[in-house]
Amino acid sequence: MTKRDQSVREATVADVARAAGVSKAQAARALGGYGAVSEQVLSVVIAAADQLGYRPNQLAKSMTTGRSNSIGVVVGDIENAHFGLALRGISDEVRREGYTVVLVNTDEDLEAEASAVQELLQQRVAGLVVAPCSSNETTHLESAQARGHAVVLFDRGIHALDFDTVRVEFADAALEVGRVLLDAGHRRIGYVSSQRVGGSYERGMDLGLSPVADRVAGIERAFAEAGDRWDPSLVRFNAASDEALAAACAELLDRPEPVTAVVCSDSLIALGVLGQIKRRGLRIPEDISVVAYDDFPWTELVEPPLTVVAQPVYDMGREAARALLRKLGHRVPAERLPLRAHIVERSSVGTPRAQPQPSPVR
Amino acid sequence: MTKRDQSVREATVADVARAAGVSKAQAARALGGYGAVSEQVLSVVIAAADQLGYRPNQLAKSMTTGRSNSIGVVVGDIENAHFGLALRGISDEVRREGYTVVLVNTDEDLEAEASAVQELLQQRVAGLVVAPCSSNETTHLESAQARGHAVVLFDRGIHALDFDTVRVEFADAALEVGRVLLDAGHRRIGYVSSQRVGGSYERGMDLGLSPVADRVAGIERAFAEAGDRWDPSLVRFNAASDEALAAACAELLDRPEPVTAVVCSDSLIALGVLGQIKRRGLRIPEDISVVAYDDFPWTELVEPPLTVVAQPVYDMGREAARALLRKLGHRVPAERLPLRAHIVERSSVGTPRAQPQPSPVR
DNA sequence: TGATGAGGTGAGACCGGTCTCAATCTTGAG
DNA sequence: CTCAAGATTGAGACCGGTCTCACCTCATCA
Repeated sequence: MTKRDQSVREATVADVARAAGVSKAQAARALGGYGAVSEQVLSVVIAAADQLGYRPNQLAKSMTTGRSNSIGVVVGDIENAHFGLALRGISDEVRREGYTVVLVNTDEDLEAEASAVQELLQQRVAGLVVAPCSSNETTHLESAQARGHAVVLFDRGIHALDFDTVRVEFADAALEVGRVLLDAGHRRIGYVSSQRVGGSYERGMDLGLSPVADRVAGIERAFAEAGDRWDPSLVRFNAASDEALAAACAELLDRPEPVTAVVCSDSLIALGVLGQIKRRGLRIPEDISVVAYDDFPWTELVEPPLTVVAQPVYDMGREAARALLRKLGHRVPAERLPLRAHIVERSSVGTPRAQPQPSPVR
Repeated sequence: MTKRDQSVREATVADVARAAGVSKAQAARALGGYGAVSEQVLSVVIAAADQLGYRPNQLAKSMTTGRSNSIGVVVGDIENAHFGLALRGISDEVRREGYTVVLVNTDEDLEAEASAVQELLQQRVAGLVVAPCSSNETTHLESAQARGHAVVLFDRGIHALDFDTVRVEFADAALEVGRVLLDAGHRRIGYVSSQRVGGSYERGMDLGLSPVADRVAGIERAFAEAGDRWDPSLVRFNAASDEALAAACAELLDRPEPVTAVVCSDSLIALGVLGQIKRRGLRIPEDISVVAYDDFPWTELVEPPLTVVAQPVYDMGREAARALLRKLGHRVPAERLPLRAHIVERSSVGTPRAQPQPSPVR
């Protein structure tokens, strides 16, 4: 109905040229600001253009030049503030060079991701920024890159070689999390993540190039430093839904020897875990200690304020965008933003309440 | 550098046609699934196509048909979970009809909004979903619509006539907020919003067609019901930055007769106000009551759990998308999602501490 | 048996830009 | 004053699809 059809047809270069009494080529040059154009022609064309309300057709432009002015961004969950913030970083950076962002949400679903990539390439975006949902099944990304498309990964890496990947450095912070907890006297430390993993966690298991892998490894390292080992059965994955998360919490909190501390892999998990803890009437940090990844404002406002690992999410987005722009041949400031996570100690970690100590440490 | 150029040129219909030994027109028909094509030709073309790894060029398609498969979404702040959620709703709904989303963030800046609209139209998006940042300065939107483009507004309305607008119904909930507070005995009620308004608030001031207007009106109505009037100096706008928000809180909390309750216009404001309250060592609800708009998970986890106004943000997004799809001539389920806000009473509203009551009520 | 029409096909115009190429027009140097 | 370099210009091809139109082949019907 509300189709413009012929009715309100947009003015084209040809229209402008006709109105200005010059050739299409000259009008295009004047409008596009390329080639040689006399003052004369320039002014008369400009006049005709805004007389007709001419707006360049970006589609046509992209088609002829082969250069597109949009980039594709693929994330698992925009609703998650983590990605919201990263997206903001990407968008801000990329706009500066005149690109717009085509966004696709995949619900962390591999197939959706693959078809998103496909779709974006069909739209001939200039490049792709992707937070891959799997480290292993990545043929869609590899083939995209193989076909010569500019691809940058962020937040998570994949095993395939040769991918530009922008990630936050978690090794130090994760080790620190382990140390803080261990120093406070915790030994039964739970870890909850929404990452999809087949089967249950085992030491040395391949978790892909995800931040989760680094975070788990950090705690394991802290245990090793302390001459101890972390019970792998306390690492719970696949807590993507409310039910799964509740189940994971149940397994950690309702066992004969419940965990004395929980590390939450992201803010969504933290929200869920906090809810579960509250439901059980447990107090933080007297009954249970909590550490969460991602330092969003609300983490400071809960009672008690949460000890968290802050990460430069916005900067990660910007840096990913810059990496893509570089691939696209743009001159982008060389200095890279440092992407290091750091722990922010607040009040959600305490000493575990005295309880029949299990085996370790004498 | 990583330019595909000629090197890995994408296969085109012409290439496929050549490989299949048929005319370009036939190949196009087979590939595009239109017109009459024999089984014979169909199979040989399909074979040639995936032999060559043919991917249709969406750009070219859009150009020739004049139909685009992307829609533009313009919001003030993606980082804000409110818009993140709405965007999710829009995206989910629109995908179903095969559209992708081109997102532009405006930082609630009018000029940015205008140029975003411009840019998106140049990209020839099929339609626009916009959360306008001003109710008055809307020539960019009006002219877009006048030129025959499909435009749907959401979250906020504008004064210009004839715009499809999808908004949550706040009248009842806002009145209820006023009543709850008034019933609890509050008279000095502060309201904090990030909305940009010139000058300070006065009764009957035009706040545009924003949800904020409804929310303020609701409280005013509750006051009227109680035979009282709301002191307009307690309504603070323009709290967009941390500093501005701090200043607004200072004006409300540090006056001789500080407010006994604060209504926060959105979750970002709530975060800030809670921080300010905490900084002053005030207790909720003993020293001050708080009501916040937007029921995000964290509002239930702070101490005490916040009384909030829940609103169907995701559904609002979906409904906005549907409205646009309808304009675009798609058949979309007729039943509209109900978009009504409702109050969720938790524990952040209490009776104001006894203090020299001001003038009202006996 | 010839007219009718549906199904299948290819040639080529078209969408709205960019860009190459050759023609024309200015210059300034010699 | 002559000539070549450089500026300005227009014609038309091109990008990769869609779509119209004319034409061809059969099967069907009278």
